[in-house]
This record gives sequence, C-alpha cells and structure tokens, in this order.
Amino acid sequence: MLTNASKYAIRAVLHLTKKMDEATKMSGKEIGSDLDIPEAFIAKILQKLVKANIISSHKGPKGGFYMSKENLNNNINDIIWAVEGRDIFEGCFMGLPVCSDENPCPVHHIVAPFKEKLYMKFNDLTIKDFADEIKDNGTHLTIKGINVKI
Amino acid sequence: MLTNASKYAIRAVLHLTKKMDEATKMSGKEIGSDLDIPEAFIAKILQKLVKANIISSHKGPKGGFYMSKENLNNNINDIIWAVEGRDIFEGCFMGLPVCSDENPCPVHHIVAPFKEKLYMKFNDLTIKDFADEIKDNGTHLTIKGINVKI
DNA sequence: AATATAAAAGACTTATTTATCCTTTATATC
DNA sequence: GATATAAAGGATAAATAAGTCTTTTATATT
Repeated sequence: MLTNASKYAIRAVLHLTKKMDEATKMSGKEIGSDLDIPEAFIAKILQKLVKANIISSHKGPKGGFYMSKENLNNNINDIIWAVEGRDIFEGCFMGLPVCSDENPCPVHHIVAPFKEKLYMKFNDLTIKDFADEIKDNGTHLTIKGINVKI
Repeated sequence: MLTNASKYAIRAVLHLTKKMDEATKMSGKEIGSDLDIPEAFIAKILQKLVKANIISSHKGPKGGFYMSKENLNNNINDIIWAVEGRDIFEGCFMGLPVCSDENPCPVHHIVAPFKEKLYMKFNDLTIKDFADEIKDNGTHLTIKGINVKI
C-alpha cells in the first residue's frame, strides 16, 4: 500500500521530530545511518520533503534537516502525498472496477472501515501528535541499540 | 498490498467459477476481454494458476480454462501465493523494523485486526464460497454491460 | 579569503512489475 | 491426414520503483 520511499519518509520525519528538542539539526547521512536507510536514497526523499514544506533544512557546516514549529503541524497524509503524489486509499482492494457499499467486493466490509480509520488518523493527527504517541509508547523507529527477542 | 497480477488472478478465477455451470470452457482471450485485462498478460497469469492447480485447462478447439471440482476447494490465499510467491500480510504497515503488540507502530492497533480478518477470510473460505457470495450480492467482476452512476 | 561541511540538483544504474510478441504443442473437427 | 483452435513456453519491451554517484551551491568557521 505504501512504497518504501514513503515509509522511509514517515520514519525520517518522526525521527527528526523526536530529536528536535536538542535543537541540533541532523544531516541526511546521520538520518540514513540511524534508520538503516540507504543514505543517497533518503537524501533524495528529504529533498522532496523540504520542497513540500514538510521539513526544513539549512546548508553548510552545522546545517542539516530540522522541524520548524510550522512543520510540526503537518500530518502523515501530507508526507505520503509529497513523496508519492497520489491518494493511496483509492481503488478497490481486490481490483474490482465497481466496488461500493451498494456493490461491495467480497472484502469491502472489512477494507472500507480500515481505510476510514487509517485515513482519519493520517489526516487528523499532526506530526507532533504522532511523535508524542511514539515517545509515550516506546515505539522503536530504528532497530539500533535495542534488544529484541527473536 | 496486492499487485495487479494477483488482483487480475482473483478476478479471473472468480469469473471462471461464476460461468462454470454452463459447462463451457473459457479462452484466455475471452477472460481478458470480459474483465478488461490485457489478453497476453492474463494468459501468462492463467498459465501460472494452472501449474499451481488453482484452475484447469484444456488445449485445442473447444478447449480453454475451467474449474474442476477440486479447484473449487482452493482459497484466495492459494491464488495470491501462486502468483506472488510470498506472504503479503507480513511486515509493519509503516515499515518499522520492530512492530508488535508490545512495540506497536502508531497504526498497529488499526492494521493488526484488519490483517487478521482479511487473512481469515482469504484462508477459511473456498473459491466456491466466494463465488456464491458474489452471486448473492450481485457483485460486478466486470464493468461490461452494467449501468453505473458516476 | 580559504576551507570544510552539508544540502540541492541532476544524471545514471539496477530491480521489479507490467505487458507484448512469437513459436511450439496438443487436440477437436472436417 | 489437413486444418483450425487454444494453451504452453520463451524472449523481449516498457513502465515504475529503488538506489547510486557526481557536481554545484550555500554557509559557518578559521
């Protein structure tokens, strides 16, 4: 449903937001290394995000990427839109040309409420809200430095 | 989540199953035309499905693709597996390296039950069950010959 | 002013998915 | 047996997604 690029983008933005209180900007290199994302690839994605006003950047020494106050008010859908340039929620899950409440595909009653919930969460919560939730829940954006039982 | 190929495959199998009572086999050409799927592409997919015993085929005049009694007992997951060769339900929706009930991503509580429901439906119901449901609900596998309000 | 740092920009490669085309094989019908 | 029909097989092309590399531009620090 989401491409690698937009998954990377979401993680990068949340990671940036998490670190923001330290007032230090992060380089693309650092972000890529922290999140195990190919550095050159995440650099391209970060570039797109800056253009779309999802994140901010500053060139030169001590420069890097950071979240401005305004940036924090964007939502996840803004990120996805900036990276993919299309609505990922449209279209029938099974690919039927006609799929609606009146003419539902066999999984319509499972998929429709799921999309609805997801869309609301991606639209109504700000990046700040997400970052707070992540901090509260102890969610790991990276696998570095944590012990996972496998 | 599903590729075009597996969406096409599911529609083709259900279409075949629907027409099965007429005891007439369907050509790949006919299936492609009925479902608005490129003929050469659906032909390749049908070939895979035959190999995986999801559908049956017969060469020559009056030949074509059809569903045997045994074929009807397969489920949707079998189709997806035959076409994609992997589990489409694995992995975190947001791409987090760690995502579980203990360490949930921000949408884990929305995604997990959705996947669960979908997996069950795709696993517990047979192709026959699906085809019956479609017939009962008047679901359209194709847009041909129906009037849709746009 | 020279230097080092880091993003911006653009060209390029690789992989995967989607789709097309052509030849071969099986088989029903005449 | 000749012919027509339809799937099987294989090779290739086009589109999209994923990832890499090199050069240019801005800027803080010395």
